[in-house]
Amino acid sequence: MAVPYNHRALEEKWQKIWDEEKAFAATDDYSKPKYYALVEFPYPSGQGLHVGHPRPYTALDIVARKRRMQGYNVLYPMGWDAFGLPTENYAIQNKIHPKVVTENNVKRFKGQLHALGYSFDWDREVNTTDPEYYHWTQWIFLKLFKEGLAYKTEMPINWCTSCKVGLANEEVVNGVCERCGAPVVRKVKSQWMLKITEYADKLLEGLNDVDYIERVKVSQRNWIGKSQGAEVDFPIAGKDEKLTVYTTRPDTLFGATYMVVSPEHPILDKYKDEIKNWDEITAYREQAARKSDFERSELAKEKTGVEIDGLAAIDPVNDKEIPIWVSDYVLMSYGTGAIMAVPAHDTRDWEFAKKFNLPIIEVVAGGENVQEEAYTDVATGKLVNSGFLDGLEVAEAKKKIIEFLEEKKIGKGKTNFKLRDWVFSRQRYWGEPIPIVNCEKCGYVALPESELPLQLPEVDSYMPTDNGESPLAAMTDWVNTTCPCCGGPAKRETDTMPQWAGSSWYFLRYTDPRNPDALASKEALDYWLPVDWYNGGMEHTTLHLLYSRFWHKFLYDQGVVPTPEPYQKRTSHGMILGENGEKMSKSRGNVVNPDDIVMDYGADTLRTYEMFIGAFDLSASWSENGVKGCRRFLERVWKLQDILVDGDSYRPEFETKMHQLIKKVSNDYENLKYNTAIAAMMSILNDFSKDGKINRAEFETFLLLLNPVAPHITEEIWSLCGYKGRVYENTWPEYDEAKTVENTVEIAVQINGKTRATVAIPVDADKDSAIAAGKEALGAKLPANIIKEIYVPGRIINLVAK
RNA sequence: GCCGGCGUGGCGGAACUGGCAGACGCGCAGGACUUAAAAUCCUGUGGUGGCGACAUCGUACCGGUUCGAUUCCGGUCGCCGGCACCA
Repeated sequence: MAVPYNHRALEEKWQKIWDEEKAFAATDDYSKPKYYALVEFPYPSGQGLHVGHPRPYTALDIVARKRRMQGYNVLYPMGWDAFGLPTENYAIQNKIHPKVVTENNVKRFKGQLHALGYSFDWDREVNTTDPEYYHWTQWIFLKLFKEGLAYKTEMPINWCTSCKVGLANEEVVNGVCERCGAPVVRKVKSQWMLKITEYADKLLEGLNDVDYIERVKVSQRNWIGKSQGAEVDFPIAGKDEKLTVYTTRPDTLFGATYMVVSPEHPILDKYKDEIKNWDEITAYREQAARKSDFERSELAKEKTGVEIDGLAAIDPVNDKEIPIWVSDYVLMSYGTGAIMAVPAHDTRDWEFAKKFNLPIIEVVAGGENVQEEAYTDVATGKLVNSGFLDGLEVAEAKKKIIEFLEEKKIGKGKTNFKLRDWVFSRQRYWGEPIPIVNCEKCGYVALPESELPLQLPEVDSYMPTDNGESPLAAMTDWVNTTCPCCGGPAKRETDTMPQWAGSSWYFLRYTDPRNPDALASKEALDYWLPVDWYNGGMEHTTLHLLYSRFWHKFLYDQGVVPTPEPYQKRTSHGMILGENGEKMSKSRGNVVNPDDIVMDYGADTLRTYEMFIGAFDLSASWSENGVKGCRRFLERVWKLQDILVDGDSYRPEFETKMHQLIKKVSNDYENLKYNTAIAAMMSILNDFSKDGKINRAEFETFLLLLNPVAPHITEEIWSLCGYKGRVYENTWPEYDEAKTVENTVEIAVQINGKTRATVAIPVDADKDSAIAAGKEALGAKLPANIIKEIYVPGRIINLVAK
């Protein structure tokens, strides 16, 4: 009898051995084929590891371990995305330096990850808060600055009232702060911006060349929001002035019955003297400005607006005079901040027109009465009431009107994006200092590279300030410096970078993590890039994933990195919910601590369970009974030792099954189907148990296949049973395709599509013999009037009878 | 509203390219072992009818294509995720 399965002792034992043997270090032997597997590095929060973390980590650990056994030089690294607000807030509350808080949290996280037996190459650990690391974050920023892609501008930003910090558009969700949920208001501030919009097209087109799961591509495309249309100039009646609008439907120009400008539109101030109802307009503008984003979306149902009394526009295609309105349903930040309204074919314009009694003119035929309802299904259709466009199909009309506009020089075809530039400043302490000084004479000047890293100074208080200044601003002897350009007095930038900075390029640093002279050597980058498989959360699709693609594409254009895209393949895991199907949280009392599971059941059980829990990309509810089931499975694997018999090849009755198993497990591991891979191993385990025997050849293969999921127990059994070396040093089992097919198959015999019998026939039986066998199997059920006989080899026999 | 995804036993979930629906696990029921319980092992487990080999219904709902549909097509309902006054 085998000794009992003592998970605690053996897991610690093997973790120590792997460390000592440097079992999972990526080598610098660039002649071997490489495989770069990456999971998003965690933010080391004070709560410690969540049971959600092991799901993606285990999934790619499986891939990494398998690839190593297949002879690849595998890079599977881990690090810490350690700048950020929660650490800073904790530091403030507990009067501990954020650096110390970070050190403690990292230590705890690392211990927890280590206890799960991941095959990370810990020698390549990186930490974004390490000056040796953020040296290069700052270096990339300077490159962006020198190329004109980082600029400072006065603009209304999203200001979180609780965190007291500016946020990027991507960080505002439904008008509230993504992180804390507090309302976000507009605040005009001078901000560092990154011109991600310059890369909008490249970011969009790059998606065609990568293997990302579809929903990630769709989200990024939506976020970038490319649309094709035209800009059209509408002359202002009686003035030498025009109002330019952007429209995706220039073909509906004849249906424009009024125009709308956003409350912030400059034309209002320019003609304030001629606007007769200026007081009313001013009141409306103030009211709009006071609304937070949240309120604006709350109040979005009902349209509001004011007609400008004193200005009117001329529709350039038919010279009709139409009124101009002000309304906050038109955004200054998109297009030109002004629109032509075609109420017949746009729901928003229609609502507005109805409310304010404006005319509605149908220009695309096919709808019901446009006075009753907007007809918006106009991707196709024939133009009406549209002068020279009448009778044309929409697509033709579009082409023709753009030609017309360009010829008359009153408009032009134009592409627009929803993507906005990236607000890059944060008014906080715990982030990378922005390596820029502001000189009275020279303006914003980059620090010379020799002065990098620009280290975070020690401050007395990390408290955020209500006036929107960074805590660093109070550090006058740090702030006051000299200009690198003219030597005159200058002030350092006191805003810091957002958390997304360090994570935008960390995968590059892993390839050569201790390089003091560059973010990584050219050789290392050439060899390791791109990342072959990157898994991370859906919530990062329009944040981290988009930002890091942007930086990478920039670095590619600068000749720093060898590939236009950073990640070849991107997948996403589903969330792990509490036992009650709700999101885990302290307030719901449904939080499961991974440490407890490792202690009570073992790391191998936790790993197996999280892989078995369900489809990898869907959310799944935790189940303690499910954990027990996986533990039971491993116990039964352990007990296979008791029924082990000699044999250096598979027994005939197991040969087909073994080859099928290797094929299934190998494929499933590559296709995120860990649950069915494990199910297949459970299934064959049942067969071995029933048979009362497993031979050494079969057990060897079984252990190799199970190893990536449950590495500790398989190493232990391997060594107890006297197999050679370590599992991790062994070669991944191969299968013979020919041997995965059985000689005889049991197939269904159907009459009119309903199964009436089954019959075992040779897999390569010809039609006549198969049908004959099927008829025999039916016996007395054989119908009299067979009009058609169908035989699909290896699948089915179907007899069609009258 | 728009864009994605999904809907299968008591539960988590399987099902290749259209070919025996419910693999595997959980739970439950019965049995073995035990003084007893836990653990472990064995058997059963979609509904209905029948002692029974069997019949019949069944993959959200309605319809279609097909010898054959969980799978493909059209429509309806419901759920989840993302975006949202983007002209």
